[in-house]
Amino acid sequence: MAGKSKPIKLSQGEMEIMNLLWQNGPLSISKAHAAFDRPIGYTTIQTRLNRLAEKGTVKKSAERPTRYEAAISQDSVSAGHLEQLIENVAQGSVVPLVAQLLSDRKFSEAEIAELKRFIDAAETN
Amino acid sequence: MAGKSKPIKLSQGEMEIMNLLWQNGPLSISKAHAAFDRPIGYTTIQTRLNRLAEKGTVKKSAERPTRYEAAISQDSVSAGHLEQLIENVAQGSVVPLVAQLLSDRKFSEAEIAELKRFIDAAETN
DNA sequence: CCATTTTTACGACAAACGTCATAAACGTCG
DNA sequence: CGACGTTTATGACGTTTGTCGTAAAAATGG
Repeated sequence: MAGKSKPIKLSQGEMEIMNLLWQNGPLSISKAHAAFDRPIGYTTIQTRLNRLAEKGTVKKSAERPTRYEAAISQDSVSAGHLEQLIENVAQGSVVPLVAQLLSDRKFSEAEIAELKRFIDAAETN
Repeated sequence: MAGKSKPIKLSQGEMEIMNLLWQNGPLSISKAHAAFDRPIGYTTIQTRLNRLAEKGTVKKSAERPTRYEAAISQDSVSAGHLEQLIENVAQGSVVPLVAQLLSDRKFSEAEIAELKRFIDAAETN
């Protein structure tokens, strides 16, 4: 055991729902629906939530107004997507990826300092 | 002009093809097909290539054995995916994202040096 | 020019997603 | 209890993707 299981792959739309749950905790369909800015059908959210439940990424409570809760950690998904990205856009090397992230973006001094700390930490490895 | 148009969104399978083209330059279907390690139908590659052509991400040459060539830059796609990722998994902040990338990974001294250079460059912004 | 590859054009399928409509099942309140 | 609003269960439909099979068309080698 202790396997890493298969990398979880979620579409952008699915991420939209998962992010809602990660940020707000368990939600009923109506709450989740209300959280949307743009117009979108109530049953659309219902379907999305239920499909995610079938996939096992969200868990449905037994209570009456069913509460949908994220069943996987945001970190695990982030890691999977990151891996994907590294493979796809950086051919496996993270350095160019970091370069891209850092370029054309502004950072505060605090962030720069933080970034430097990360590198020092990586260096110690 | 000089607009950034809409963010290009490619699936993993599509990226597989695009990466081939970015790395090898224009390819005929057979060449592209031959580049695959795993078993996959010849016409599967044909279809994938043609669909990408319909989307405009690859361009078909007029010559006989048609040559398929990437019509969009790898950078533009990387940027789009990166943006997507930043939005989805990092809620907009790149610093934690970089942290994640740097953690649990080993780097050579050369890479560390490179990373530091990037930070210095970002600092100058 | 004909037989044998190669290349292409099409058309099919299934699974995954995103969207929603209907209508039945529940809950709540007066 | 009964009407009314909420929550669920189903079923549908269209698009995108991934995979191929067939067969026509074009290039090649005798």
